[in-house]
Amino acid sequence: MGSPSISPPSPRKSVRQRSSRADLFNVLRERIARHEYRPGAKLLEHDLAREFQVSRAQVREAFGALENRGLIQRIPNRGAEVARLDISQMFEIYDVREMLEGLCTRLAVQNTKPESWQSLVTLFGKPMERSVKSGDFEDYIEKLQLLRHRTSEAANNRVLTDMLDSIHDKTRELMRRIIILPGRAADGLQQHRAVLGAMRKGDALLAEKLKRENI
Amino acid sequence: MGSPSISPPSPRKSVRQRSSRADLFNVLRERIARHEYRPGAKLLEHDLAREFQVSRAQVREAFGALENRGLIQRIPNRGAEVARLDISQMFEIYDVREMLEGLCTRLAVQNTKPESWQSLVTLFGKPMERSVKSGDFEDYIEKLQLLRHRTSEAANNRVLTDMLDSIHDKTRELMRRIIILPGRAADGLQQHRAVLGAMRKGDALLAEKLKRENI
DNA sequence: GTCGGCAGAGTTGTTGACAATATAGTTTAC
DNA sequence: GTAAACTATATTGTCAACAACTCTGCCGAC
Repeated sequence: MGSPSISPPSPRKSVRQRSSRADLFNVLRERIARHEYRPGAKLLEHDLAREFQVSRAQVREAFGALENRGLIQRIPNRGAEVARLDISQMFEIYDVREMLEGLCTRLAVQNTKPESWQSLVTLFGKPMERSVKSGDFEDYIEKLQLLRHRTSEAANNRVLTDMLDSIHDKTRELMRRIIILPGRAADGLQQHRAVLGAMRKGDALLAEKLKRENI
Repeated sequence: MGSPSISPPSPRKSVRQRSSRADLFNVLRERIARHEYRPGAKLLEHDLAREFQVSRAQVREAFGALENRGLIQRIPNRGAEVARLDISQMFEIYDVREMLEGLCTRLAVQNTKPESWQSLVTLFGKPMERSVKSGDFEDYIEKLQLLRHRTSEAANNRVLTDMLDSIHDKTRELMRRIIILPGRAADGLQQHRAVLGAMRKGDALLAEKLKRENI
């Protein structure tokens, strides 16, 4: 297996001893989402159990949840590997995502007062433009996350939020790479501003439409 | 569901020892979806393990998958119970479902030749009207399933299909009860016909719009 | 009579050992 | 020299016993 180092530099104290079941799942989810584990990399139950100081059964349970989310693929008697992101599946995801993000935005607007989006409008103003122009993508991405989170919260729809989170895990790294492409972040910012403008005006349908076009 | 006897009358010989992991999950899923286990009912690991002649570990694994799908709720040290369907969550689901079913219909039309829907148009014609008028809801529901299945297949989007299946499990019994209400099936049939008409004409956007209104 | 606690039964959570299967490396037959 | 067969190792799958926890019913103190 050519994968350089599956286990991070210091496997020892990555998580004290208080790593509950849910934590294990979330750590693995995070590592997969940010491609700390590369697509196709094998995940060994024994190694992970030792790293997190838990029993194999618990690793197994986490694997079940990860498989359910489509983050890993398990083959009987052959183990688990990080799901390879297949291009055609990416297109599939984007069709769904377009719809759900649009819905999320519309619901968010319908559930809140327009004024509540002012802070985000401001945040996406001048300072953000500087970030984009100077190539500070970390800042840009971080603020995008905030927008996402706020919208999701305002939409107040658990089912929707779960689905979007699940999709987000699979596309995070891809999005990151797209944002870095020249001009892409600037375009994106314009679009997000347009969406936020509609939200600020309380125009739910317009916001939904613009959001869909954004994706 | 045409599937040959998901829950066999005799729990004893659930296929020698070869009642695989996935089977156990599917049987439980089916029982929960059709309210054979009522919402709020407790599921005991030991009992299920004995019924299916598997070890508790396997029941546990199935529980994990069911929990991920939102079909059961697990409280640490207190066991698992069938998820109670909370009214507000139902509304949440319907918002999402409206979008996804619409998308599914649109994709199905875009991916196929209009002629391929003729058989369903015919199926939803006269004979179906008789079923509805005579109160043969089983027949009506069965054909609705077929439409659903064919559409989902034609849409050719795995992610979308998984999400819709997951939603379907939670709403099946509710839908069934709504269909039985007087006049509801007849209205529904008209709407499904309208959608199918648009599909038959190859008008993807119209089909999507009508499908959304249907839900 | 009511509250608090205590014991017993029942259920879930966890663990480690063992079995079954796949992989890699080595030998052997031709 | 190549390919098939065999052995050794590593990994996953399964299980049953044990530990921890929750709930119920009972008893006694006030």
